[in-house]
Amino acid sequence: MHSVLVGSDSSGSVVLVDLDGDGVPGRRDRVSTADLPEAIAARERTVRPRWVWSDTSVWYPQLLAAGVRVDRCHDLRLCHTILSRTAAVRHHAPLREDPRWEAPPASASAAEPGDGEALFDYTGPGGTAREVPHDLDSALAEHARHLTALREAEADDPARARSLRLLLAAESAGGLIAEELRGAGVPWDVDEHDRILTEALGPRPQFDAKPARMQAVAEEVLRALGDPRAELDSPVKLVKTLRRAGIAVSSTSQWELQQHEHPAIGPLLHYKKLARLLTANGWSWLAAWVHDGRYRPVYVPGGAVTGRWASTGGGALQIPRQLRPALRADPGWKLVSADVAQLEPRVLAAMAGDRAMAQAAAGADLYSGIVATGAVSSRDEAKTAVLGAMYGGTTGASGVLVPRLRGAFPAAMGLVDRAAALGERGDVVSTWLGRTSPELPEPDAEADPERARRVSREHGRFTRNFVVQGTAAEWALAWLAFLRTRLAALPEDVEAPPATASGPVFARRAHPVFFLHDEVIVHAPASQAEAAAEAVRASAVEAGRLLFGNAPVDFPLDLRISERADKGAEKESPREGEVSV
DNA sequence: TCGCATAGCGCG
DNA sequence: AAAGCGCGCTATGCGA
Repeated sequence: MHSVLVGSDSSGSVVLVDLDGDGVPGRRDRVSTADLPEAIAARERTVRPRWVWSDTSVWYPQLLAAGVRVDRCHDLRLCHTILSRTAAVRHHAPLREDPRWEAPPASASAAEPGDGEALFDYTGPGGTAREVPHDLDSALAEHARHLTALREAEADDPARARSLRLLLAAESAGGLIAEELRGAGVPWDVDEHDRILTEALGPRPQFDAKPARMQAVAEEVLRALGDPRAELDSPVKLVKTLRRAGIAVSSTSQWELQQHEHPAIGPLLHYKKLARLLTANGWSWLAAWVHDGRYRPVYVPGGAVTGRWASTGGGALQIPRQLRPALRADPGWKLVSADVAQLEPRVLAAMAGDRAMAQAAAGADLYSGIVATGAVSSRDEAKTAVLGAMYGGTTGASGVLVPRLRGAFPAAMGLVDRAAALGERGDVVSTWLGRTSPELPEPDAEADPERARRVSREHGRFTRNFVVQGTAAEWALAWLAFLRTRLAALPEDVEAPPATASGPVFARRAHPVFFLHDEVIVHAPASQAEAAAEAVRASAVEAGRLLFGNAPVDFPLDLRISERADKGAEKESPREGEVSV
């Protein structure tokens, strides 16, 4: 595998270094920053190397803006995070010798005010690294450490090392995809968003006034409480107000409010919904995050310890279903939306090689399949039981239902129970491909045995979930990486009106625009929507094979091609307190 | 006036 | 006031 390492030099130029199969540096090419995109494009057209660089979120945006897509990379920052913790590597000390590689992604700090303009300035005030180093020598040294770690893993356990390499490749692909998603942006219909807001809240008010309809609901609450001065926006004051009105609450959460019968409760819950919509995704959100018809959140690949992505700025992980209709394809384009049905329990069945659970997962709905085994008597029970199994539920309905799952699916339950037991006694656990959980901070002295027990149980629930959530994240990453490759292989559409707002790389071709744990949305020229949908399906199959070989577990998709991604409309609304997986 | 913790709720 | 995991964001309240 041919690699080319990219790093800056002291004069502000960029150096490309060819690396041979063993990572030994060879020919060097020095180019100016301005010439970098063409230098990379040239090699991308010929040898298609794996690009080794400090941080994809620093190097890739300028390439995308110049119309250059790269096929693959090794992101030193992302891979460092994995390697410096994975149990597949015995000696972590060398990887920790340069602490600058522990710095957060540049894109995350760039979202903060007062950031430096200099592309390669990685030292913040006080000398603390706020970005990983981007210079050639640091990158060469770090890459050498990665190769050493991988060779060690290889010597210890070749199969495990192979998984680890897959993980590093997938994680790095995630880095590329995150920037591509940001570069293309989610096609966003501002007028539709405004319609939704206006219908719910009333017309956009001048200045900071409360929207009219929201104001009307607020007044309804005040009347029902018989308290014209009640403050609805402060939980602390609201609790006191409610108590004065004879509603005995200790918080203002929806869950607790719903337990009470009072004419103010209905309008108050309504008010809280409206207030949430206004503050989280109202007109100011629109002004801040949607420009030129594109919503561009900042994704943080590997931002959660489990390997799931996080986001910073823009709230990509929490776009309310209510606003999904605002997600709309450009004219002449379509959206291909797909999500995996019950990804996590399917992943668990595959990891554990649990034949009975795989059998239950054979249909489109795993929960119905579990009912069919006779372990539980309804789909709701199946869901509660499965969630309890993966999250560590011990009380209430889970407390009754989870043990029944233990009888029906001993292998799957054994896997999560073992993960929990390891976590409780302070050991680390690893995902299928080798991402390893962080150490338990400190098992506490005898100072507070009560607290020590609680902390260790909490950690057990965390590690129980870590192996499943983390492996599901790996599946999703593989899905996305295959999809990215398949879409790039589709011919450009020269007939459809170009999606110029998506940038030069994607204006004429299908590209992913949204990713959320187990869900992906592709923006495709109408003529290629079917081909894109097929790519989404095929990639899911490929991801399953890559991780689990021929394990008899499939990953069925809910997929649709449309102009608007308003799938929330036809799905049943989730029940209270329910988490769908 | 600022930074930080908390409450609450959106998403999976 | 969720039970039972993982996130981000806003407004509020409090202390410095």
